[in-house]
Amino acid sequence: MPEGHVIHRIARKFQATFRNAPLAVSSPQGRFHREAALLDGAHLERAEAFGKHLFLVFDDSAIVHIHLGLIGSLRFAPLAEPRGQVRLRVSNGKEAADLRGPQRCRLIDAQERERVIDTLGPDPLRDDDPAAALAAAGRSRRAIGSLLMDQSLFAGVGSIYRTESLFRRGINPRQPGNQLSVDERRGLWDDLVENMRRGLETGRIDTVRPEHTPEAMGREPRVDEHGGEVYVYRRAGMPCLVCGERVREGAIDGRKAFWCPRCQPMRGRTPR
DNA sequence: GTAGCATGGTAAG
DNA sequence: TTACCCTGCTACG
Repeated sequence: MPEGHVIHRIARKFQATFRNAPLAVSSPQGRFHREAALLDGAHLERAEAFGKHLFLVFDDSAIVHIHLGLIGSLRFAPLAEPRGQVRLRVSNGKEAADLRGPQRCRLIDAQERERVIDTLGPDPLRDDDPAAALAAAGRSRRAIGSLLMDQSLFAGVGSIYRTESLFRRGINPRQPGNQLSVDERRGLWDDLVENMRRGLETGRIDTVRPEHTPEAMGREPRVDEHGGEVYVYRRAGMPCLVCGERVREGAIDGRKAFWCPRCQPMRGRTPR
């Protein structure tokens, strides 16, 4: 259940644990058996994340392309009998990485890797230039909450970071992209970079500024189920941490969106 | 114990 | 728009 920062952390962990050592590669569940057999005993050249896509590069003609989707998981643990449906296991004999329930796990070559990357917009965790994507968002009549989740525009952004950056910048998720100023669009990008970089280092999604933390506001400390402290994500009906207004919930592209109507009012302003 | 939902994306309808 | 992937957690009984 990952946003981009989790995939980047997994890539780091793969490199730190498995790089340049002969690896046992298998598919206990069987659905990746043929491909795993080809890779068994190979060395991992590198692991890399682009948005929510993970590439395990053994060589130019042997790259494992993984996308966890909503329910997939990839966990590291001391080597032991696999439990449940493990699609892919990579092990150095002591530690194992187990992949379960991925949306995608396939063997590809360098050309296909390029094709996948070409479908993705700039990744806030990769020092990419966001200019073209921000300009495209500024021409679109689609809701900004929808644009931020479009991986061809902003790779790696998920529902929580989308929701929280919009709150922090005071922008309503339903505001059309072409009604946002250059500064507002740039500000959203900068905020995604700030939040996601923090998530990459800590492994948690924390978006609440120091002045709004429970401690600063004289409330009980709280840790959400996703492991951090946020302003509005999954807080529908609860008071806004800044103004006390009731947090609202609605659907954008079939996904839940959350916002504070006072801190993020809809408004009619012309671009530029 | 078990129903329901979720940090996502694809493909069928 | 809906079904699915088929994990992992929480809420509920």
